[in-house]
Amino acid sequence: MNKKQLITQLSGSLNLSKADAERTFDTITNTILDALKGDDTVKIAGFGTYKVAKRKARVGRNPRTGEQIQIGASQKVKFLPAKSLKEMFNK
Amino acid sequence: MNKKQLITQLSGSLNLSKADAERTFDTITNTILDALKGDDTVKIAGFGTYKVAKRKARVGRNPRTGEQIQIGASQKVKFLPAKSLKEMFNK
DNA sequence: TTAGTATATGCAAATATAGCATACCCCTTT
DNA sequence: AAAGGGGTATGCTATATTTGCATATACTAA
Repeated sequence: MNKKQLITQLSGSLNLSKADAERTFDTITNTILDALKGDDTVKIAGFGTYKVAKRKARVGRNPRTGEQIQIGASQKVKFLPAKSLKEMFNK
Repeated sequence: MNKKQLITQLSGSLNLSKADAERTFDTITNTILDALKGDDTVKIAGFGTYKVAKRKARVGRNPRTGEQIQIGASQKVKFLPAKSLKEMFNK
């Protein structure tokens, strides 16, 4: 399912125009991203937790040449599914 | 930030009552979960991809006792942040 | 059309995971 | 509003799994 299909489905469920459904959806993702940018963890009960994980610098490798490369520290967004999700998918 | 705070903020941004904001939000998460339950991958451009990862059975270990344990196959929801997110958090 | 994402490659190092107790935070229910 | 119950973080060891580097291609989406 891609974003367009998701928006179409939400448009029906929420009784909104597709444009409004998309605006609504974007507002939500942006709100979450803004919180994360402020280094805040976003916990959503029954769904999961979004957090910014700091990754240490390390040694990588160019798969083409095999040559070693130093990789700097970085950050990435992590999503930890809630317990209820885990159960939902393991029945 | 927890769900209540998120809903409060969305209520303002979307000009909805808190009840409606929550209903809207829940509809979205449920739509995503339903797709995932149907073994569908949910791709959201500019945000990320949710997918169900199948994990094979394997031998684990009880960290308390050190004892070996057989672990059954399981599934978990994974979120892969989009490229733009990665850039957003590494400037 | 252009933008975005998946794939594929080798390999070192980071991270996840398993069970479980404790502490704590959240959340729902009186 | 207060409280009880549920969810989550932490810490423990050893192994399994993932990550992410460069880059081009294939494919899908906006």
